Amino acid sequence: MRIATYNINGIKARAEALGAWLDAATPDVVLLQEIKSADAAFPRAPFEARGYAVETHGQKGFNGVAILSKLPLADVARGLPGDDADDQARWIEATVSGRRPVRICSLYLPNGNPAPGPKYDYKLAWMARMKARAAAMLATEMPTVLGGDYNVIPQPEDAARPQDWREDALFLLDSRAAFRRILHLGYADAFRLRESAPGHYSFWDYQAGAWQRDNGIRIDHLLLSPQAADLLDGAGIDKAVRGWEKPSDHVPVWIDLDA
DNA sequence: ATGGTAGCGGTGCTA
Repeated sequence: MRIATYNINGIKARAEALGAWLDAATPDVVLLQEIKSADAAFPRAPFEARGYAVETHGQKGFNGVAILSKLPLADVARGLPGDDADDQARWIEATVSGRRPVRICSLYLPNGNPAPGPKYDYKLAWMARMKARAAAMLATEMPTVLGGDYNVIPQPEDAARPQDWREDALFLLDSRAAFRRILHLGYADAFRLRESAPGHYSFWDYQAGAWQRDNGIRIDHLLLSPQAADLLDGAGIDKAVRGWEKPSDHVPVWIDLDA
């Protein structure tokens, strides 16, 4: 089972490019972020025509997450528990039925800039809520994959120019510590199980020629429960997609699971 | 220190 996470930065602007990537990469499951669309406005037809089930948790204009799957989806749940007043669409879960069931989640973690400030407070509070939900999912002992745009640069090796990010919410120590607290529950960063070298990125800003200079950061992650890590057959980043016409500023990150 | 680009939606916000 191939599972990818991809911050698409607007599904209406990217539907054609996403279809081309699906045809080339043939993932079984795609975890999308920043669809920037309400559920009713999501262009489902090109994906359903390719055999994907489509489950969305959208919002008009901003945020929004979705799951595409060629395998059956069940027990879909929308929203991160822990704050009834939070109306931002950043979390969707489902169970995918491969040769064995896998619980999957598409998450769009808050950016948090400018920091300090209310947006950074929201980011850290959201990460504390995510830790609670991640712990509850671990307790089920089902193979679990938490994939998405984490808006966290875990280590200096995950940025081409780490000094430029020292004051940024993506790299502040409190953000990185909150990310590590989730790992310490028992999750593993799938990409780092397979690749220890620096210089692998998943995002290049549209501005200042970041792509041309390879000035990137690695912020899109697939976290695996122990039961999922035991099934890991491979992981990678589809960097070439950033060079396509009208690309997202993120590229797909993928894993292969023996499931 | 600033401004550089993109998507959504129809203005300014978010990133």
